[in-house]
Amino acid sequence: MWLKVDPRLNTPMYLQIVNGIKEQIARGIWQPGQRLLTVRELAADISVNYNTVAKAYQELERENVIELIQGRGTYVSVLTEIPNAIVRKGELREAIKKWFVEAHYLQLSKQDVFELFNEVLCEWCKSEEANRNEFGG
Amino acid sequence: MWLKVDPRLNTPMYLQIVNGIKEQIARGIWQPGQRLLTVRELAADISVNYNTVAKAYQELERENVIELIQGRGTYVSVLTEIPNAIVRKGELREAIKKWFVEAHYLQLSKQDVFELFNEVLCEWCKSEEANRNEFGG
Amino acid sequence: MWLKVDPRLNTPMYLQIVNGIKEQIARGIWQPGQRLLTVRELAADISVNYNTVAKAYQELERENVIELIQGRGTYVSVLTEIPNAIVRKGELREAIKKWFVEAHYLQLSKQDVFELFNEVLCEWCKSEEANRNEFGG
Amino acid sequence: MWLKVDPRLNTPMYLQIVNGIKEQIARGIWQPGQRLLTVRELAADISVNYNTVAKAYQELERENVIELIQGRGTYVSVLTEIPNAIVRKGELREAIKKWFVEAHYLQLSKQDVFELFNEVLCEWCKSEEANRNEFGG
DNA sequence: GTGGTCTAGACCACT
DNA sequence: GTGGTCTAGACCACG
Repeated sequence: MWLKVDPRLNTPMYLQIVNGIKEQIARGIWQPGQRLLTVRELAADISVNYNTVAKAYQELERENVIELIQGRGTYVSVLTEIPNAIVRKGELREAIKKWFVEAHYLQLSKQDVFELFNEVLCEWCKSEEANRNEFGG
Repeated sequence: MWLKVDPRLNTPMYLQIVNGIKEQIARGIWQPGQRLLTVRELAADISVNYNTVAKAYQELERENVIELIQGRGTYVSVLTEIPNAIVRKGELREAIKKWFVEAHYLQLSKQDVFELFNEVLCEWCKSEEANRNEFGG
Repeated sequence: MWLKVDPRLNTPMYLQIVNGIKEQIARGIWQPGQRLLTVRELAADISVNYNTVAKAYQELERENVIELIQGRGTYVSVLTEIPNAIVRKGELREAIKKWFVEAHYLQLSKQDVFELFNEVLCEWCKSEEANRNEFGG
Repeated sequence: MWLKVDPRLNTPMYLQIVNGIKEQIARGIWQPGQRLLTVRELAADISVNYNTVAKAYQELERENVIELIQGRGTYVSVLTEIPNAIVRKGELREAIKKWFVEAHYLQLSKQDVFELFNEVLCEWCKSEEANRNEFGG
């Protein structure tokens, strides 16, 4: 499982793991129902303390991203209901606003902003495509 | 000075102040060279300790957003050079990727994200316009 | 950890700590990657408040001299890139000019300044050597 | 009187004036016994408050650099005795040591350090020469 | 037990 | 009255 974590970053390691796994699932690298690495395996894989990975998995379960089943393992959830959808959409909005503030201080024009957005969008779509072909084909 | 800070949020209060002021300046509510509230005034205004505001102002100075002058007050900087431009542009890219991850869990399509992006962009442009008319007209 | 701070000096204590640690690292007393004293330990050691040391450490992190890691401790950075190299080299020049001014008022000749410079340089090289032998041998 | 002061710098304005005048005298731009600008003149010249210049002149008098004579004006002192010579020589030494620390973080070699020193030395000697010819010839 | 934040209140240097 | 520093002590999040 490819996943990079850096203890020196400001974001705590357990959140780096959370974000990393969420991103991989969102990209389609892990399909709903599929079995993930065990806590111990992942901990060994990325050279991180067992407790840190355990905390990350608990957080992922709290967000309904994965399901921890005693004695069986960890599985990617099947998306059904979306908890706190309105709150979270508001946060997304805030994040975008904050992003514009940063862009302003980098003296990016509206044009630049648009291009950056499109670039990342394209890159994302391609990786989704790739994973669809690999798993779904 | 309108500025809301919430001690219950995860982001520390001094950073909320930093972000709030950066946003106001980016929107043109405060013009370069203009004098901001004093540390004590702002602290009283938003019911926060003097030191917390001082820390926020020092962080803003570090980012070249404002200038703290002993015995005189605090002034909005004139934007000139942009330190760490490359690093920070990379962070902007990362931020966009995170939106897509979040959007996936909100079952928003790429289209939805794009519309949200445009919405915030429009709202931003309007507020910029408004401030330009007020100060520059 | 030998480090003297004097509250009576004009330079604030947190900066005395910053300078002291920078000097020790520059001399090779602390090697890259090595763990420093914790904030609380150093504070107790030099009889200074926790917050003062914390401020010093944060300033050192800002200058890429050390790395603060949540819940783990503080580590000496591995030197890589040098931010603001041009600006800071200019400051070095300014500093030398100030020596000559001061020397003039101490009625020291250019020759005297040069000798003083050499003296300090030699002393510096010796201490570097000593630390290299101790750690690298 | 050419003298640049910047309120945004960390060094207080009155000290910038002090240092500037000391440098000019050390370079020989002002000769011992010569009459300096009045406080009011200098204040007007460099667009600074009267009190700030007054404070600078008082500091200069305290250091025996100039002499304020009631109703007559301000004159460059004739260097005679050197107060605190030992202490100040120690401070100069400290300054040089601190300078090496900075140079280390800029990854300057001993060679670089030497060249920088020589460069500034040459530039200084030339300017001294120039002033000697102008005033002393 | 690590660093990070916040408060309350004091004192200092600068303009 | 401006910003800057320092203390003492508390609480939190992280590993």
